[in-house]
Amino acid sequence: MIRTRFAPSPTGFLHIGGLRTALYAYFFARQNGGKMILRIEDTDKEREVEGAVGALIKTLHHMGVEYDEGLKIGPNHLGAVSIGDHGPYVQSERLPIYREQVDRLLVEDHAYHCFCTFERLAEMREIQKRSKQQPKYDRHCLNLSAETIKAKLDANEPHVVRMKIPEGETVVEDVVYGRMVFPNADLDDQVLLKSDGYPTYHLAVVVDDHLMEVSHVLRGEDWLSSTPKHLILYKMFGWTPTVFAHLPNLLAENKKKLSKRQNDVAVEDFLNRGYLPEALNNFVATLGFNPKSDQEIYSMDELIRLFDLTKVNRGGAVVNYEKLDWMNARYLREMDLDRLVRVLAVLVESERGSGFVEGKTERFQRIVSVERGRLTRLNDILERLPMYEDAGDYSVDLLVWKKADREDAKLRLEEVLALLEPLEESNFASVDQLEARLKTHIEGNRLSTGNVLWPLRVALSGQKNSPSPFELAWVFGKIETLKRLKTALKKLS
RNA sequence: GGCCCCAUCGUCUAUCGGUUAGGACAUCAGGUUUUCAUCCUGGCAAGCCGGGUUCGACUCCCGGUGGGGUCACCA
Repeated sequence: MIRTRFAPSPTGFLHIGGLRTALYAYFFARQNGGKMILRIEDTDKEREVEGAVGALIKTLHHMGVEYDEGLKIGPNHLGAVSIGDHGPYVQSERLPIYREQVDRLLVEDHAYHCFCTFERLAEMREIQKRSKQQPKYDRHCLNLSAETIKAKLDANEPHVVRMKIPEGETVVEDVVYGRMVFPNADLDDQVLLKSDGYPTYHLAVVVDDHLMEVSHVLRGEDWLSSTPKHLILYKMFGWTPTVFAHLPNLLAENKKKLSKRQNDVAVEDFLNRGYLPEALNNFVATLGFNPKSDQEIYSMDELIRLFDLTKVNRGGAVVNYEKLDWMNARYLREMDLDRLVRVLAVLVESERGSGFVEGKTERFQRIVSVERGRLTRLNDILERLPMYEDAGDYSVDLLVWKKADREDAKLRLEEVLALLEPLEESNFASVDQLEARLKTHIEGNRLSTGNVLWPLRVALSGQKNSPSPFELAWVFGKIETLKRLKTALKKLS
């Protein structure tokens, strides 16, 4: 049974690289009929962020990452519920489990108590650095006598538990990076249990992945160099290690890994700025992975089908935000109109109040249908809306086409007004019909399109750039179209 | 600095020894168009360097250079 997991620490937002890891774990589990687990790695009390877990599962849900076990959004979108029988899925709730496993290691002489103070450790590293040595624990507490240890423990002296790295070398077989050999001598006696009783990542990840029966670990390249420690722990415990697949980092333009301080990395921020989950997924999934084809647009289903861990590239990938924009615009243009209308209605109502949508659903739908082609992000709609409320106080000069003059603009608009005025409201029910009528008018009177359409479009929009006059008249309907035309004519006279 | 990883257009990538080195974003030039956007056509643009192996290397091996990751009681 294939079992993958996504194990973020709750820092308050989902990193875009984390999203990619989650996506890959999801694709891999799904295509193999396996299960995916969400585990919360909250063993660092100092970095605890209020409400972060709730936000995280909400974001994952929103992105369509459907895991099978772990914390999920509760009924009626309230709270969180734990699904699955390998829990608890939050590390801070598993403290007794880690304690128990560490005791085993202690008894079997694979780990030892360390009573060194932070000061001593800092000093030690300072000296090592100065003498060009590797900063590494000097095993000061490795050979304390049983009596000494008992006495210190009884006296409640602060202490940690360290793993006792054996001699030899450790071989890592990684699905994406291949075979790597690490000399154990380069490994530090890693702290497993902190003085506050919490495990470090290294202990927790091994214990949990084993107990949760995880078969494949997909995680960031950052972890590559600590994988030997994890393998050694598996060996100490007598457990079969998981398969490891490390993923290359996502890079900023300066080729360094994306940092939250200097780059746009929070999935929540992308969502807030109007990127579609499916566009973001498509973009992020194809950074560092390519199904060996020229295709650029992939649905989630295609990705599940085509994803292949062995085709993940090994080099870090620079995030190209311009391509994200292109992709998002394309998804916007091609997505189901009704769904787009619903999504935009929610956005507009929350940003501008209900006045723009409520009671005007038909009109709002028409606006969306004529504007969608020029949106890059959902939020772009907000800037385009005012024009539909009011043409604004545009300059008369704008009404005059570059190849015409003011007098001509006036004449052409008067003709159009005469053409439209006798029409029924029903004649405004289709863009094509309006276009056909106006084109017939232009051709029939041997006019030039620009002379007629430019002033007409500006009269309707008040803008230098906008959708075509046919589309605008369709959105406005007869009454408002005529009203805007008359306003323009007043300006011209 | 030690250890580890990586190396094709500016960016993401394809090409599992024989290709005019392909596609996408960006960019430039045309075209369509009342405007913007879209769309269409075309252009510019790449195998880090040096050795091998081979009839033949972007592709395999070694070295160099460059870049990155990691070296905490953080994940």
